[in-house]
Amino acid sequence: MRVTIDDIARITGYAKSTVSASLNNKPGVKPETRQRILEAAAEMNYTPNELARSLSNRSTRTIGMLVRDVGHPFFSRLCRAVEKVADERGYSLLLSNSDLSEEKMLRSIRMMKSKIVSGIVAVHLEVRDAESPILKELQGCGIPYVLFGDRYETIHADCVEADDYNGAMQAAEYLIEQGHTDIGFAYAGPSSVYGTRRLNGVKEACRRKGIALREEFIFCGAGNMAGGEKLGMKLMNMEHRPTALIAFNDPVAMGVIKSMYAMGKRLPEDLSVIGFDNLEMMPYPLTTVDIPYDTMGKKAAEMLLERIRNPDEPVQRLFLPTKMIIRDSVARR
Amino acid sequence: MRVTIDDIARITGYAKSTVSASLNNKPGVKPETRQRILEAAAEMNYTPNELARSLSNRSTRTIGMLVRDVGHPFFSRLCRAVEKVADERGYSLLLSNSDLSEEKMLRSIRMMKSKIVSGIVAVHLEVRDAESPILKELQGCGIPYVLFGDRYETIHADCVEADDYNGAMQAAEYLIEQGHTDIGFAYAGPSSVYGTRRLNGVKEACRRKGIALREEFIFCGAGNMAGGEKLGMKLMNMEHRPTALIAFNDPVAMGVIKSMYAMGKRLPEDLSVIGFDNLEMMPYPLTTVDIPYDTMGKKAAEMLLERIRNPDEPVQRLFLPTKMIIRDSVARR
DNA sequence: TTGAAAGCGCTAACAA
DNA sequence: TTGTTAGCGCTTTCAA
Repeated sequence: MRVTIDDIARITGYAKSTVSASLNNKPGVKPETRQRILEAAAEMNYTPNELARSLSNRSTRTIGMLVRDVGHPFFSRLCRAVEKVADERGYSLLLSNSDLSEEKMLRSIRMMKSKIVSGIVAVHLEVRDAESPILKELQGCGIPYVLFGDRYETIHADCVEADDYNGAMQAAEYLIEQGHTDIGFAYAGPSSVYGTRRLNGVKEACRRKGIALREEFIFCGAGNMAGGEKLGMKLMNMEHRPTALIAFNDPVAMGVIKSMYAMGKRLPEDLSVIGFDNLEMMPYPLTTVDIPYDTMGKKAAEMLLERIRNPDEPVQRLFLPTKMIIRDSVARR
Repeated sequence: MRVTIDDIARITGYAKSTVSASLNNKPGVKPETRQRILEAAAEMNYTPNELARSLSNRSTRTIGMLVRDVGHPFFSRLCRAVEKVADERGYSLLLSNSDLSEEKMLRSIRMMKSKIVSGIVAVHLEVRDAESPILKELQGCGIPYVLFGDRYETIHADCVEADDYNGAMQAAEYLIEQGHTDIGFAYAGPSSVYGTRRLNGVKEACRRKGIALREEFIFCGAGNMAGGEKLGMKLMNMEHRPTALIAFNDPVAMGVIKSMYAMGKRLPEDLSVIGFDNLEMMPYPLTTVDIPYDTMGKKAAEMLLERIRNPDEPVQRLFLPTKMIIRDSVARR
């Protein structure tokens, strides 16, 4: 059986409230008493039962994190960032993977509610409006939460997001400045919220610069590296292909480039490529749009802890700028 | 205020023990009663307080996972695998990042003990013997645990591990079969437990095949991609360099290859490279030693749940074989 | 089949 | 400064 404060009370002869007060460094305990109690606790190798504490305190100091796939580099980076802040502030992290399943997300939210997490960071829910059942569930919990990457005017909630739209616009502008006029864009398809946003940025840049973005240069089906690989092969075999491609993200870019190398083509001579993310583990000098994931994760966690501390503060929306990282995957024409 | 079973009891007129029994599908409740109670619960949007349940049941159905860096692809893959099994069995995952800090690890273990996790998966503790303070702490908790990747004869504990030694041996043998006699090995250095094990495998293969593994071809300081990049530059500038390199892991291989490409060299003509891991997101057709992380994570989780269910079973040690994945990064000589 | 009451380990209000 | 007592929300005897 574990040691409890009752045991300590019994051994030292004090009341358990006194033991509790001593252990928690509350004022109003005679120093010697505290001293004696602390010693006894240490000697008995006492570890507080946080379950009991939490039940009484109505706070678990645990934050829940809802993620689509920890296996992906951006999500895992995010986890790391959130865990770090949480740990520094005495919170721990309950992690749940949704695997893109709506059912699992709902289940996770209920689980977190049951486990009385102090707050939830929900990453890339990709909800489209305030009517989403997932969002409803989240809001119905009465638990503070922060949305990561789901900023919609119709949703009144704390959130942190990157400025995908402008990031994509800058990428396209950069390409145009480098002399490209046949620009392509690769993404999963119209169902991808972020992909669509980035595509719109590219379109806007073309519009402003008076360049046509050809329909047939907008490629669907490329949301990850495998998709990028397929696209790369297709591109290399096209008779008229764009001179530059903006990939939805770095893995897509990586896939495209992998195929290029496999087919004996050269980057950027045969095709200029721009990515999105700025992943650490990138084997080519890829020009890319940096999404400040680490900062975003940190901010999201801080925002959540702030919200937990003060539920009545006005809603905060953090909109972080992206940054063009120019390396060597774009040719000048 | 949240609704509790007391509320349901009050509303329906039953005793709270009856409500509890109904909610938990325990026998001995009249079907109609249960029906009525369940309806009331649903109507009132009741969510059980797992904290209270856990306190009473002495089980949180939460498993703690101790990891060095979720940001790294292998660890995040592991997390995903463990979370999946946990979720399927009704457990949730409490994740902690050690950042290689011993102090943080100790703190995390205590936190997990405090939060009464049902079990712990400890990944790559890299403890060297049974005297490690971290291991002591872990064992002192009285919480079931499984070590991931820390199999030592002196440590009597459940563990799952990959056969690094034989994996490395096979890699080296393959190289030798392909006609290579000047083989190099790159790792972080003697302080790396896994690196040392792999190096030993390479040495053994050379011994068996009667080939000399030259001291100056054993490269230290390469434990990640950045290290690999530096090494790649160094290698390309060496007058006499090995014809093939076994990298500690895929990121190191990736770094080496990145430098090769950057310097206009070709893979595998200028240097054959073998990695370790078989990462999904690999931009070259890298010949590598597959470490079955997904399976290992799954097995570790299952083993832990088994241990939780039955604490008195004999200790289990799972030793999973690696597998050579032959692609195109090794030249025939 | 249902209800009353004790207990899980802790905190906190109040009394002494 | 310390002790008593009543919760926190649930499960689990045991009695009715």
